[in-house]
Amino acid sequence: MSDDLTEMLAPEEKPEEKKDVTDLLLHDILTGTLPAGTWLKQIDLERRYDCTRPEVRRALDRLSQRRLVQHNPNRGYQVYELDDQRTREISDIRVILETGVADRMIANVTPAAIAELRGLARHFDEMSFRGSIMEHYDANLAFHRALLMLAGNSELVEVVAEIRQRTVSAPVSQWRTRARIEQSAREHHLMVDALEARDLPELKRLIEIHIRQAPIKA
Amino acid sequence: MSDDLTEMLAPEEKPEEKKDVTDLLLHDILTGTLPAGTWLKQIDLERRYDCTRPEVRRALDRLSQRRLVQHNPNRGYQVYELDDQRTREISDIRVILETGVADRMIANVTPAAIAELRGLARHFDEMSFRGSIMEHYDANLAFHRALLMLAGNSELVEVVAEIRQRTVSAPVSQWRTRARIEQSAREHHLMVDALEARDLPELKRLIEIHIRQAPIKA
DNA sequence: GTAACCAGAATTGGTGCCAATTTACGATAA
DNA sequence: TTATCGTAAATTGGCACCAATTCTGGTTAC
Repeated sequence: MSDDLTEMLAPEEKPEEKKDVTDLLLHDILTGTLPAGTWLKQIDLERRYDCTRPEVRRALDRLSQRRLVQHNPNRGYQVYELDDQRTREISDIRVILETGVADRMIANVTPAAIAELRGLARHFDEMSFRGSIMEHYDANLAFHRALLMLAGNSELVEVVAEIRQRTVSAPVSQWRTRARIEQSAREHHLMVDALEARDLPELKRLIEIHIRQAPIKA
Repeated sequence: MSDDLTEMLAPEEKPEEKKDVTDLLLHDILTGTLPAGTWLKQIDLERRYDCTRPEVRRALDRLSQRRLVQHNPNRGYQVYELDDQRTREISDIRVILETGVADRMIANVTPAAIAELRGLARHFDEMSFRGSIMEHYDANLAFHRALLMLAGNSELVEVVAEIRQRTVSAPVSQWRTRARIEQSAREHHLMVDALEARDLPELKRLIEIHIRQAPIKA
């Protein structure tokens, strides 16, 4: 594995854009552009994202607080290497939270919400074929965010988004298999179906399957 | 409300101690020493905790990431003022999570764990009478941490600890009423009882009541 | 008397530099 | 030839200074 970050990906230069460095770095970690274990040298990040040293430091500190990168004092930062147990634990938390509010999602669902979710699910389908890995990832995020919003608890949406960011680095690589992507796309539509039919047990079952990335048994 | 932080509390000077500034500031916010809305001027914090400017800035940035302090660009940081809706939403999340793993807690419970929990519950009782507000707060934290540990999901323990920190500033002030404190202490013991009896519905009921700080109906 | 405006003070936030620690490399000795 | 030690390079992390923005108080105009 190469230690030099600059050669791994040259981000397209957009002079007018002024995004936060933390988000850029986060994205590159989540999409697997910076694989687990990579050393994040401050000098490299500075050049890579065309930003200053303090910005790099703040980004690294923030991501190490979220346990996405590991901080070795006086040695440096590296992308966190997550073990299977933590992955399973985080999935468990997500299952508990998201199935736990399934009843509220059904209670609050409206035809307009159904239409919006169908649109987002289709957008995910689209991105599966034609989009980049980032657009694909974002489309998935948008769908799940909209779905959770139905529970009427905006704090929950944030918490889940935060938790999800702790474990996607591994699954995102699994996404490279076309079969898994298409299965996810199907599951999205099935979840909307269950919502529309107000079928609580089925919705819960789908959510759990979807989070655990288990083979679907329809 | 005074704007000058230095006059609010003089922390005892311990020269040999070298704790993290973030923790110190966090503690002062959670215990209500720095009430909601207080402006956290960097120069004041620098003097208050006897640390450097970068340390203060890192602490403020970290706590603003956790949404414990609000960052107004070019204006400053202030202790977050949380509204009732957010408090309710956060409580909902905690109820879902902690009742969601109640079955696992019962499944994993051992006599040794029961003994440990009883000890921690008694320690909380003790601190209610003789401890400072901080010791009291820490005793409560220790009990709930040990309780959650039974679920066998260490990631969950961290997540709950994190989201708990988003809402305690208000309840901590409610703790000043002796009645509420004694009720909390009783609930701790009742939860251990339910655990020992392996009574799942009762345990769930107690957890929900305890989190929502509702009047107990035994 | 009140409102708008302008100057001075204070605070935030960014930039650059330097010390401390660690790593890598090469020389020396067994 | 190999292991060990020592020096040099590189990286991290802290510190001090300075620019930019905002707030405060007083003055002027209406």
